[in-house]
Amino acid sequence: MSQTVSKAIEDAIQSTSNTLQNGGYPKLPIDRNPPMGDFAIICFPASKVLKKNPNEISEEISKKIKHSNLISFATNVKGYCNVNINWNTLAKDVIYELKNPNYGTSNNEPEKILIEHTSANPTGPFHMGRARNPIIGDSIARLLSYYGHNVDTEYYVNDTGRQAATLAYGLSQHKTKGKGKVDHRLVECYRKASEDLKNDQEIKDKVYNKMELIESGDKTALNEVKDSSKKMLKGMKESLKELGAEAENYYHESDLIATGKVEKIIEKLKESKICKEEKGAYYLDLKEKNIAGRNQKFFFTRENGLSLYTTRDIAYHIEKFKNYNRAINILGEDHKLQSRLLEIALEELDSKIPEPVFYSFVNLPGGKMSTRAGRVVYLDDIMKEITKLASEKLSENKLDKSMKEQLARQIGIGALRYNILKVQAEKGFTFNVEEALNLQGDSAPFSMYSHARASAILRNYGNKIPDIESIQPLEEGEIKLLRTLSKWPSIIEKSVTNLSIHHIPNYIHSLSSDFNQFYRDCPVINSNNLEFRINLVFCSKKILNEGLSILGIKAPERM
RNA sequence: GGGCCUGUAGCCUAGCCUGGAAGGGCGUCUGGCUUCUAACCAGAAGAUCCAGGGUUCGAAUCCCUGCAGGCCCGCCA
Repeated sequence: MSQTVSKAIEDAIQSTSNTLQNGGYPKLPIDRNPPMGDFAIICFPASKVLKKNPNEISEEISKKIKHSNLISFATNVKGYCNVNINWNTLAKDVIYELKNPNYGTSNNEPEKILIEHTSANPTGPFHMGRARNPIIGDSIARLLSYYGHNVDTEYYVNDTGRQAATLAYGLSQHKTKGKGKVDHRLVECYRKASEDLKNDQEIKDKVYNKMELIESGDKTALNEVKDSSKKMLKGMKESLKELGAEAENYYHESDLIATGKVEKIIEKLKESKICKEEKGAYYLDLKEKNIAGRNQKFFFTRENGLSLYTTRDIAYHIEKFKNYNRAINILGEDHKLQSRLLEIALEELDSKIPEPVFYSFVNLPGGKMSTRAGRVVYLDDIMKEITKLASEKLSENKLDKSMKEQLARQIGIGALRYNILKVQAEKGFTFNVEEALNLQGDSAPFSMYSHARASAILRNYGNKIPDIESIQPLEEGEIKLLRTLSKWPSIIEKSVTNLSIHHIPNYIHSLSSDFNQFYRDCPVINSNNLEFRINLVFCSKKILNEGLSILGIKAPERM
């Protein structure tokens, strides 16, 4: 909440409760986020004591609360006394606060934070099931960085293990055809290799031998898997770039082995009190750790002494905390147990632990996305389709051609990101192409359009935004917009604290909606309240722009 | 067998942490562009908040018991 407004509300609450106390009323609960007005006095608990029904009490109270510098008016609605603070006396100070570039950001010491996101196995192009990860990860990174933290983003490349060895084998044995995007071409080699493995024991042995070489640190083998993964990754990176969600850094799992970091971790884990051994394989005994399920042994080496995926992940996190004081991981819900095991291991090593953000899988109307069943929707195809749709909508527009192309991409990609970000991450959703392609209502273009409208007003106005000298009595539409604008910092705060991004699209939508109502009811140019209104437009545009940019969506000047 | 997540109008969803008046959007119906951009706005219809119990003046929200769906419980990644 804006500090000016929050102080005004607390003062008003204090003032009314004094009034009520003097009038012999008991202390009543306050709702600071009421459906109408700025705060509400809940009259129900007084009913028994005063032997009156809540509605009567609220009616009395509403009449007792007089207009003042603090309070504008109070009304009774079904036992709730809704109090409206005096926005006229506040408006100038609120606008001043809103215009501050630091509005919505933190005063606290910035933290060094690493956000690991995407980290999809480099075995083929992104499908929509995975798309939630980069979009959420990238936006949380933008959010924390907006708030004032020092944020870096990283993609952990799983380029060792069975699938990496399979891919390397596939690339060495099978030719690619056509000129398509590289990941879409190479995935055929991977598919064929997987088939080979299934059908031919000799090939399977060969690949498994390669795997052992990789894990034991053989430089040639490590280079081979790293190279083939990089080839696949090249195509995948293009998709992320188009999405506007590419991580800044790529950390290769193979490097953890090559540099001997994994080995070191294995030695350290063996010193743990809960470490046990079975036929040469080492594990942490989880009996005392409250881990649900059948298996209470967390193996971190094989019988041959070599590392497992999780072992390398432990080493990776030890590396992370050398440079960062917080590590945030964006993970699919299937990694929940995995993530818990990682925490236990890190605690055994006296390390900090990462903060996971989980999201549910994206399904298709027909069921789960499956490469094998051929039920896949590729991210690339969706991006193309939604951009095309945006482009069609722009066809009657008067803007010049290159401008339109750029806009179509901004709108298309923005709409896609928004569609995914507006839903709480842990809620599973079925990806509905129709719904995602709908560019009306609660969608990115709605807010982008409000932003363009605000820009148009400022363009027409043409002058520098003035300081407010005088102000006319505010209309409902102005108050509503100002009230919403004043809530921005608390939305940011909530989002940052819970690492939940969906509050931002939610807020941006109501801000846009309030702006559109203001736009209808309150003409700016030629208004006798021009000074204030042009400031209000300026602030709306500013917050819309900042909100959209947290979501990774461009805010256009025209559309 | 066990654990975690989710369940809100025909469909999608916010609110759940911190109990107080069920918000949006899509779709449907009605109306609005000589007035700062109609990708907009106004209005209408549409909700046993999964079910049952408990706590409370008051429960979508907290507690218990179920039900349904998702995910997980490998010396795979």
